[in-house]
Amino acid sequence: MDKKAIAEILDEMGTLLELQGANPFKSRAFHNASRAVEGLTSDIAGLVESGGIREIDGIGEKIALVISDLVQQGESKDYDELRKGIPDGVLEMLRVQGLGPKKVKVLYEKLKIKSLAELEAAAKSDKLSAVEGFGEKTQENILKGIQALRARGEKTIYPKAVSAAERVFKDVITRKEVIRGEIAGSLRRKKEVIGDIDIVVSAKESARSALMDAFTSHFDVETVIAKGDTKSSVVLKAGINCDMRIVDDSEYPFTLNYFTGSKEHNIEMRSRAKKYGWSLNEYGFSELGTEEKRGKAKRIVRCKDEPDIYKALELDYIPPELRENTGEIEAAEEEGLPRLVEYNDIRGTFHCHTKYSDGVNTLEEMADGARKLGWEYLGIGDHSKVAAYAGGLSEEKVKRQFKEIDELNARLKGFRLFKGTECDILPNGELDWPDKVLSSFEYVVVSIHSSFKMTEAEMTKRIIKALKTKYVTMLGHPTGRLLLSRDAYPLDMIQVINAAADYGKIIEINAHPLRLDLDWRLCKYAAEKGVMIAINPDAHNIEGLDDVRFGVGTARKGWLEKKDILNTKPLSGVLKYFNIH
DNA sequence: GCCGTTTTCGGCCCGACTGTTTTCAGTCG
Repeated sequence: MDKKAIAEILDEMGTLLELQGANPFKSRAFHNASRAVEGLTSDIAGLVESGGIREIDGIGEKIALVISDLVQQGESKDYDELRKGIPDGVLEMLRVQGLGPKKVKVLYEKLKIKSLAELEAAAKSDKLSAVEGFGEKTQENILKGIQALRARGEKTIYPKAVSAAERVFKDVITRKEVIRGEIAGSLRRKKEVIGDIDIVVSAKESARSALMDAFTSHFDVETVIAKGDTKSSVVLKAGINCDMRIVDDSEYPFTLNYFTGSKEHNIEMRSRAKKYGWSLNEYGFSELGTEEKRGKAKRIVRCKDEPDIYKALELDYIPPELRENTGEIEAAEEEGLPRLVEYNDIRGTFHCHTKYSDGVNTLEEMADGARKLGWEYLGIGDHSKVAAYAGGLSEEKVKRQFKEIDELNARLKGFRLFKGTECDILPNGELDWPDKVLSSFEYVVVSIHSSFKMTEAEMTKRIIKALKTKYVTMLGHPTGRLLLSRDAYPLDMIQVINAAADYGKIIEINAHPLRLDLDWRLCKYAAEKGVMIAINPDAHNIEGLDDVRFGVGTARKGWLEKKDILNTKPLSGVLKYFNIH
């Protein structure tokens, strides 16, 4: 059993414990262990073998046993015991907004409801409101929640959430009542997928209700879930939940920090505050024991902005992208945080398409687009001949493209186009171009566009075989369009990164909004292995070039520094890297 | 169930909003 499956089981065990009304700290221990396993970059079977699994933070004696059973036998008695008698549908009911473990437990035990469908039927026939603790309103909300669940699906990809958030935020922040404001939450942390949108603003107390009215009656709001003086919650027409908090300006840095998260980062920050004899909440630091009543709490340590909060806890400022409680607090303590890659560090990108294959713009238009962004170079990577569906080039067309690139390079001062290709990896792991053609390119991206149904082991083998090949420079979109089901494929990225390290190859992160392939933990692992990363937009038009910014968000979270990223090198550096003189 | 700069026992982050209640539990973030 692999680590992903194990992490899922541990998480489910935590949830099952909640449903049984177990000690909440016990269930949290399982959720924590699940996260710890998910973040592992070394082989979990090896860790079980060596006993190193016990060294992982959050994994103690009991959970280590569960993990080793899962690894070695593929099953765990403890898990089976917990699962006994709890149908899948009961777990599914927890996904309904407003239904938690306590209520689901009651529904299951008192009414024998064990699926979403049964829940819906019971609510429609007015069977719920009679149960103690339930009422008319709860019943209505459950029906709404089921509908919303169906309509919304689970999560939203970053670019879609950004545009939805910015539309609402723009209209809030420009109001005269607002002193400061920001989009917080996972959007500020630039997560690849977004749960919901959090907006935090500061304003005078007298202006709050007008602001809240403006927010909840915004054109983009579909329904209002909750509306209060300081906090409101709505569902946007885009199908995303959006919360807004209004606080005093003196509280703002704390509220922004709190609602930026992550939850795990916050818990760590609060524990740390306790060691100083302070309590930390979303309004400020207070002396422990005086925090019961807001307003009454004895405020200590004033902070004018977020960096002040970190300073108070003797930490370097931690950028939002790193706030996951996966080592950033320790690093901040030791002045060991990486200097993060910024959008402005990018000097060019690779793997861009033109009209020669399935791109929209000409070579010259793409070059102009890149120059307008202030870049020094652009790598062209049109498709190879087998990719007929995407206008794969013939050898003659490659020669014509080379000629045009030479002419443009002669004309464009201080800018260079690189002659590249996106060469298909065939199902057997061989490449679509013969060596003679491959050797004529300045760099070669290899990627998969066919036979997506292979197993993880087969796909991994196929890609590693291609990576071994002499003329290959970098691996293109490692897991396909991860967030579109159509042509995503499974891959053991740890093995792929190891292979890239062995053969000195580059791995690209696709900055295309639909292709945020490389999880930040994997980025970190790659950096530790010395594998160079390229942030590529896989652009098919001029506008697509700018999508590189999404990849920067991913790279920033990966402990990747400028030196680990090919695109941050100036032209001379890239020429040298590619052995071009 | 996990963990330890005061601890091997006794903590484990904290507050807003809702609905069902007559003072609070459940849920969410």
